[in-house]
Amino acid sequence: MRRSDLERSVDSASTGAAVTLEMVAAEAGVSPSTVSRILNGTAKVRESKVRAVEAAISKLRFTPNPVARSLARGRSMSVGIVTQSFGSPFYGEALTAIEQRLMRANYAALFVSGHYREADERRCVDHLLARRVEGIILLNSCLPSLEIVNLARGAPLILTGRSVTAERIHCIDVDSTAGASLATQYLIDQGHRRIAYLAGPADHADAVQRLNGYKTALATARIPFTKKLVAEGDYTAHGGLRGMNELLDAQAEFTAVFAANDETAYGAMLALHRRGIRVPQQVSVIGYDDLPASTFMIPPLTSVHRATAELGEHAAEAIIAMIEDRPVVRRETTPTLAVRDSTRSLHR
Amino acid sequence: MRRSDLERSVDSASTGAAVTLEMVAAEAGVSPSTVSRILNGTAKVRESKVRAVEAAISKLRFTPNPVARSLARGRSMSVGIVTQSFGSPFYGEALTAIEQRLMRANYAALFVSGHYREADERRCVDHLLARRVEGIILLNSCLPSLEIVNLARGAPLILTGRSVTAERIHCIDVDSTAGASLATQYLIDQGHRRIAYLAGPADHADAVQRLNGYKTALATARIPFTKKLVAEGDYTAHGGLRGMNELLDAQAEFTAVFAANDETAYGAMLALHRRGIRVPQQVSVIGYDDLPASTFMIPPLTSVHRATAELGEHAAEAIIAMIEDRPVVRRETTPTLAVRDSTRSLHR
DNA sequence: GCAATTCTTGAAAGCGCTTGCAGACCGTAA
DNA sequence: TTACGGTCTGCAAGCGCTTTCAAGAATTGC
Repeated sequence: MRRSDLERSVDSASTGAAVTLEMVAAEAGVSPSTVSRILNGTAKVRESKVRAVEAAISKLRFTPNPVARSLARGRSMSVGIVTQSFGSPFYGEALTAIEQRLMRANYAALFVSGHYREADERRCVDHLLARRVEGIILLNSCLPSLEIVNLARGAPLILTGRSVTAERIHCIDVDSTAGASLATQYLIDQGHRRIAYLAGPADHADAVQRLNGYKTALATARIPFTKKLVAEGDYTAHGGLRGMNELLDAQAEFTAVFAANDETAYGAMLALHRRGIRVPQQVSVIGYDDLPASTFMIPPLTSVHRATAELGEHAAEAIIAMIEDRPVVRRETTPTLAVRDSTRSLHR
Repeated sequence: MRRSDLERSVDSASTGAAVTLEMVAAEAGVSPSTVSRILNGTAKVRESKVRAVEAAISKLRFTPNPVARSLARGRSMSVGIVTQSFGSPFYGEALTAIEQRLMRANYAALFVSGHYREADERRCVDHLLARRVEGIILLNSCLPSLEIVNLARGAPLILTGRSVTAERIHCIDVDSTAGASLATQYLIDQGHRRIAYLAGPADHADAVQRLNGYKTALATARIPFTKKLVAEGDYTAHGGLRGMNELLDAQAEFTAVFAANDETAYGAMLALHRRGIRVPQQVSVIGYDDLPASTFMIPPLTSVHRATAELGEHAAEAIIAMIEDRPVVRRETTPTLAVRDSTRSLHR
């Protein structure tokens, strides 16, 4: 015996944590198997025993030990979620939804953050795998595709924001192309023709998609694409500030800017403000992601909205389905535009 | 045998996950105990065996199963963190720091969010306890003190943003009073005397502290406190907007506003903007928390900065110390002021 | 070279739960 | 009454690891 009985009883008295199924069985006068069966509903048990066991359970305040359970069942009942940043309000909503959904299905959620760094992300994933998660949700992973495919042999995977086709991998495509098109198209509809673009980092899958969406919309409207109107940011406000300054310093002429994400737009707006250029009077600004803060920017920012909570819930549902070997229901969400005060029409 | 050997070998071949310590022992020609001892450094083992075992481990790509380990050791090696919202950039930094620190000490972090709702938080805590976490970090909990004291019998607790004195509870006081004083004092130093205050929800412990800090600074400067200059918000931008509108509608006269947190300040600035009141020319605004976005507000927001990453790291360190029964090192962090463009001096 | 120590190491029990197996029990048909 | 099928329920093994205990190996001292 590793721990003395005295110790045991003391801490069961004080913490109520050390109650075991066996104790419940003894209290109820049945065998442990019976208790287990009642707990799991794995077999029919005589009504009188069920009642006795339930009484014992609530008397002893028993909660089954998930660790022992996991070991016995050979299932950890946990899934790993690799996010890029806890702070980002964008991920925040998704994380909340994921957590809720998983908890509801009795899975534990292990969140780790990769900080958009390949090495960090790799470490995170290894950590999760070592913890024996049964599935992993990768939110906008920046790992190479080949590695992701390999990973899928260790656990089923859900990917958002990129698409990798392989066994045990399910991608939830956020279709940034469509959203970027939508935003650009909106500006065009408002009469803008010289539309600048503040891009995301070129090595980001969805940054590329967004750039493509921008180009597509221009092409559709027969507006030539010029590199002069594009500056590369890094998805941060700081990058947006710098990008906008570059554009301005290069004397680029434009009546509207489409920023690859809201944070970039914040930086851009600040740069414009500093130069005394008024938004939206002189330049319209549109963002992407529709962060909560965007509603309260000055002026409130028009932005492409995506249903992140739904995305998170869907991701959670998908990983559960894969773990439990059920077909994954595909659910598409299309981005919409939250029109606010940072854009104006050139018509009339 | 629950799973067939075939199944076993198949998935060990494909996933490499089912390698057990016993297999390593067989491969290395030693007993499981020896492998365990090498893994844990719990006893001296002959050099030649160590090498054989290490070779076997890397050949088989063995990772000890944490579930089995937890069960055998009677320790879950996990700590629960109750945050209020994943999305909040304020918590974000702290969470990241907590995660890092815990991972470094080989603890798993279980994050759950309470959404500032007592019932949700209670559910979260129960969930964590059921998962047998060895300690819990409560970030700005809104649970009643009595309940928290009870909780501490289940697991050691770290609390931030409030103070409850009891066995197995350690509070990391963020001392909002001092920060609020600091901000108010700063405005006073800049020559402001009519300073409005946009409060946080009155039932929030730290909102009360902030209000007190505001009052203290006023008192020190012998400026009478007037209720007319105070509006209650709810720590959201929306609340700030509403609060500011109330103040404005009530014809309150002020040259500066201190908002209980940055989000409140965002809302307030928007309200001012909508009425054509310029910040900081006509009204100075100061916030609290120094969110990342504040740097890019228009104008960039002056705010009370608190070292949240450090706070998180400290919290993690403290809970580890408590779990491992070591004394908790108290570390104080004092808030500082990040002065930006939303405030101006009335002197000269 | 032999006894007395000190090191190493393996066998086995145990962590708390699940589950295959088989015996006990019950009702029913013959 | 006996036999038979079906229903409950307990026993015991096992999940993968840790750890106690005691035996065997190696070392030391004389």
